[in-house]
Amino acid sequence: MRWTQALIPTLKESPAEAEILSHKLLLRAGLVRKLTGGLYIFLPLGLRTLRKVEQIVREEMDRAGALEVLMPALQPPEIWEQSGRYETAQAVFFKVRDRAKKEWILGPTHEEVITTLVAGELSSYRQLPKNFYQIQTKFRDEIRPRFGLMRAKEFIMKDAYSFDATEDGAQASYKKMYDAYTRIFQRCGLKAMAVEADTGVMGGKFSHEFMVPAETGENEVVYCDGCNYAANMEKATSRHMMHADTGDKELPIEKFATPGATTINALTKPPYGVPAHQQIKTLVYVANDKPILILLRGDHQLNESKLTGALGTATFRPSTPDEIVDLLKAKPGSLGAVGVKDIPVYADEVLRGASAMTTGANEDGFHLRNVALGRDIHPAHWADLRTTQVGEACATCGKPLKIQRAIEVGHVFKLGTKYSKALNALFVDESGVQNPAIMGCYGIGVTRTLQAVIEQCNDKDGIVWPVSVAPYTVCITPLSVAKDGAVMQLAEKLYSELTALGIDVIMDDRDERPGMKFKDSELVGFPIRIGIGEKSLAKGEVEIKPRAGALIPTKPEDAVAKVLELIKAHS
RNA sequence: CGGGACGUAGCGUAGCUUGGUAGCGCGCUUGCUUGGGGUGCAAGAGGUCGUGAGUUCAAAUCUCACCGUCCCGACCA
Repeated sequence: MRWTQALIPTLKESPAEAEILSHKLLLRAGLVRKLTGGLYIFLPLGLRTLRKVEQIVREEMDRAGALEVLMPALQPPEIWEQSGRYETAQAVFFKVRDRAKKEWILGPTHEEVITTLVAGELSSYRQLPKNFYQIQTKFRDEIRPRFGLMRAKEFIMKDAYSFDATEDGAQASYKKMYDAYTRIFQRCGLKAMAVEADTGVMGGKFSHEFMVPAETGENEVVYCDGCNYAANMEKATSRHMMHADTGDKELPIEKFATPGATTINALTKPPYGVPAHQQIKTLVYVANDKPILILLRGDHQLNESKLTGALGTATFRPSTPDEIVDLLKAKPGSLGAVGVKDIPVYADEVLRGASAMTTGANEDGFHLRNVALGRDIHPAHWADLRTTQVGEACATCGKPLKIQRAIEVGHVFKLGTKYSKALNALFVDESGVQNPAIMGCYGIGVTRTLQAVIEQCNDKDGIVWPVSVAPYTVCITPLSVAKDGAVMQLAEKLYSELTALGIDVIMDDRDERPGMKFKDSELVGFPIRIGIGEKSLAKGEVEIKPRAGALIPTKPEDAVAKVLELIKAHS
């Protein structure tokens, strides 16, 4: 490709709409342009990179034995009703109507479609296992699209679905995908980590997310350097340790006045001086239209994902102050569970056996001290409900946990039989009995992965593409473009030789000043630049410059070999 | 959905408080210049100031509504 024939609209300044670095670079390097919020146009250079990411994904899925298919983006609502997800997934649907006013759904995901296919096509254990995948556009009515391609209304996803006859088989299918994902992100030049994840609305048994550490990520990962423990914040746990100086268990409850002190923090200060970990935080929620109390240690935070698990429903919300006053006869800030009857109490595991605790008295301006769990409060349910904090002890090895923000680029789920049962994906086993297939599903955000690469691979001058996904591997930069000049003739020679070897080469044949060409090639981030100018040519050299390395003066006749060597070293 | 900020040429922005000729930089066009790190000079083109209504002799500027963009939040009493 010649630069003068391409469309590479680089920008000196970032558009104001871009907040995070990778988004700015996407725009500045001329890879994408925004059509409107959450919708992006891939320009030629951006599309080349996207195709390379897709190709890596495709090769690794094929290697893992998955079969590529292509399903329609438009889906009938009936199959969603059949799977039971029509209501719960409602919020993310984009819906369209045909001329007969019938409703259709622009697919946010494809479990229903693939399971319908399998229900019709597979009937014997002899045909299993099977794993189908596609690389296709998904539509989700996101609450808040943001950060360019990171969270968009329309995005490209690789989704795969495995069907197995046995638990062991399903486990093996899961493992294959896990390994394939590890290879995929590695090949894209990403440092990704697999973490235990919450299964959320997908249902299913367990799952791992593939996370790319980045401060701009929307997720938080809890991990341990001591062992291999790593989990999404939504799921992460820590050792259930009560604070050591929990106090005398025998002291009787004592009510004391705390005028104006309505926060945990206020009670830690004089004249009260109650450390936050000696306090019980009492939250009032409404779950399935019924009130519940949630107890946490004062210095802990509720984790709603865990609450979803403990309650078995995601239908809950914090109570309003009015509801709380009606229920407990006190305002938030003086709430407690002592003496409360008829309201289910959910307590965090950390509070088990705690004594000498301080909590609200359910009377404005008063608290209780010397409260003991098990004596004064009898929770109906114990569960891990708190948000893990940095420095807490790893549940596995006891070392202090660390927290890192990250971008979720992939997710593997072990689904079980939820969809195969609902949509009749049954098969006959060896003994002639019909069983639902055991499923797994596996997603990679392809467009998000692309942006994650930029987020991770850049420097002050622009993108630093890994060879594997760079839009062009080599940028030839002649510093003067006179057709009959020695510089351009050598540039043309190298261009045709490298192109003939199957290398993606772009030649910056613009009649621009050297500084501008250098800046542009660095902004776009081509892995290798070959600079050819009269000065270097006079010394019998061309200048090979790896994007991330030092300049290598090279004899023109050795240039092709040197480039091949560099590509090999970086692949 | 709630809160906040913003909307002026392709991009970045000034002007708005205190109403009165729409300005600058980048980019673009032309000419000269320069030619190894976003050259310099000169001349140009490019604007329904997001949309609509209102106030006013007069609105980019004040008021209201709508649309759009971006950020934060949608829990921690």
